[in-house]
Amino acid sequence: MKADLAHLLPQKWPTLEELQRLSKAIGIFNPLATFSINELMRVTREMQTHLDAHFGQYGLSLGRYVTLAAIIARAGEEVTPAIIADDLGVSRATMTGLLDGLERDGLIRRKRRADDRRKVGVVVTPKAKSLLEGFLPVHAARIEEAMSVLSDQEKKTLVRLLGKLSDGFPRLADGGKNPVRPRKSIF
Amino acid sequence: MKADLAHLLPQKWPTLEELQRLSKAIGIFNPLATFSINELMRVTREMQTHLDAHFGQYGLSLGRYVTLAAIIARAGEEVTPAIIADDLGVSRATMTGLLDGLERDGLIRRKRRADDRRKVGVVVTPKAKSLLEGFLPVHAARIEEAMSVLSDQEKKTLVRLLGKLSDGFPRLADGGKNPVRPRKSIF
DNA sequence: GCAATATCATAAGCTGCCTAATTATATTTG
DNA sequence: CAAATATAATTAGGCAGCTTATGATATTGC
Repeated sequence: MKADLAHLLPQKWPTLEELQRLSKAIGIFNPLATFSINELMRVTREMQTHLDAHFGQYGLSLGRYVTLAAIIARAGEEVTPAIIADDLGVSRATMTGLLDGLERDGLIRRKRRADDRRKVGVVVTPKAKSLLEGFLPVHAARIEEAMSVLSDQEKKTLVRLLGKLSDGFPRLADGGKNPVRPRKSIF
Repeated sequence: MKADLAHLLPQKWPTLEELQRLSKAIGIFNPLATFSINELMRVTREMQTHLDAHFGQYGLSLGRYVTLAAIIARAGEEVTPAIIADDLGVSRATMTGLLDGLERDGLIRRKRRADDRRKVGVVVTPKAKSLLEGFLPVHAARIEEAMSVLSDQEKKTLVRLLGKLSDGFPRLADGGKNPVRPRKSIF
């Protein structure tokens, strides 16, 4: 870690070969580990962008979609903002904001609950249901299409490697003290 | 796609088995494909959270860090906001905002350029350089540690599968017309 | 050589994420 | 029973991304 930052930091996404050259020259990082994380981030962002394109056509976003989905998934129960926030792994404040937008667009309704007046009941409107009925089949098809470049065997390998990675987090440097709350299912 | 949305949409992150049951019952989506994308998103978000914890200790974020890194990587050149934005794959407006914050914190300086008065030259301050010199070795170590649950062979497999996925995007439904611009290298 | 066009940076305003503080209501407990 | 504590939702304020619009400056083309 001398004054050589300029040579250390690659522009744009470096290739594995570039990282290997860099590492050989300076030797403070693991090129394959670094490249793997880069790729993980890069490809996931591509996937997000791909899914967002379709969400956008329905006035949705990943956050809005999973909010609606979480409410519907608990059909029959009394659903509150706190429950949805916990299902999705976002803060309650974030959920308030998402519900504000969905209510404005007529996709959900809120009603103070009589049994406990601190709570708010949240329900989806028929408008939201018909919106999702149009959206979902295409969403499912796009997911399948995007993953179709991998064989089922390859998909399983991917899932297994990601699972190992995930299992490793709790025993890392900070001992899993910082909250890792990633819970936004795409379906 | 009948009225069965409630049974279709799982709460929280479904397991592969739950998705398979769901799919068998309704049959509009591919459970393994769906689960793979879920895992990709979930684990990537965990990784982000893990890296953010360390960024935060230095008053950094992924965006701020890669902005500084991109400027330093072009040491000797005349760096403008537009160049950094393109290196990082973010909009120019976003870069203006990031530079505003970095300038406020004394990590960069901006100066209108004489040769083309539309352009602004951006340089990092000594303060930023010493900040990075403290940050980088630990950053590198954390990356290596987070990936150490996978063998080198497994890392290579992961990279290969992610690459296949990425290569598949251009030929998808929208023909790659929607801009996919994921370019935020962690190193 | 000047009018049209392009480029650069920024501003304005949206989303979705966060934490901390606030308000209202329930619950617990001395 | 009243006071302290806990819980639910929201507000306020910040960050980092986006798109669209604007103003200043360069470049191009007639």
